[in-house]
Amino acid sequence: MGASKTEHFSQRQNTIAQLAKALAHPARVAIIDYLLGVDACICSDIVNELPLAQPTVSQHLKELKTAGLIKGSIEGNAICYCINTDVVEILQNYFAQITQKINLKKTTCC
Amino acid sequence: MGASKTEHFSQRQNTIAQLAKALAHPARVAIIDYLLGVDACICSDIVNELPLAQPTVSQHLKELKTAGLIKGSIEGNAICYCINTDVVEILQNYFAQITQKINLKKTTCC
DNA sequence: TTTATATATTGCAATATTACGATATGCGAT
DNA sequence: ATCGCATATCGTAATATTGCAATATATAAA
Repeated sequence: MGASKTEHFSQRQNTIAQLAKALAHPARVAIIDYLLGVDACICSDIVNELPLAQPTVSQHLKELKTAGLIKGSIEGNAICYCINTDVVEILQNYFAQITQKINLKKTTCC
Repeated sequence: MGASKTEHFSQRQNTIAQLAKALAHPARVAIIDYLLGVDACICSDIVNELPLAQPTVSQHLKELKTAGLIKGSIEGNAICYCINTDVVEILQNYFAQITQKINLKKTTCC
């Protein structure tokens, strides 16, 4: 196979999985790191920052953009990428909820 | 290729990516959901809960376990799986940090 | 217009993931 | 010991991901 049976799961579960997948590669985590660290939302020195060839970086950026984690806008002949706050919030809420449920439970098992 | 160049990234970045990858499939998100919802850390009715064959579920459980997100302990002839609080916390902190950095910045761009 | 720079796309090879049938393993009950 | 249940592992097919060279595109600068 190789294809996930997404149709059998809830939309929420698929959304979380898709966002998680977008962060499931260290290069993409590194891109997010970089965008958080840069003051002005300066564009793709990202290519220079990462130990990967330009087409590979471009591909990773595309995946982050498709997932909605980052936005990109054309700025002259360069492109300005930056984090999409709203979508990051979805993930933050997800983990906050998990933690809350864990704390509510406290039935130590395993 | 197909293999990530993990050696070029920081340990932290690789850790986050690995944990994210563990959640990068709706079935695994569903497993976490289930474990959070069940009171007693009851074992693998998980197979009955999911629309996947038993070997497939077993494989997903293994991935969650390898990533450290869940723990499993033998309980008679069944196995008791439950969430590993400590590791979930890593992800929660990660997103909390991101959100904090975003809020500190507030230089609206894009 | 030519040239340089920034980014995206294409095509392909290597590898990883997903899914499951068949089969093994391990334990409790009979 | 034998049976049945719960899990795991193996083997394999279908598909997805990763990475990059080559190439295309698009804008800015000369």
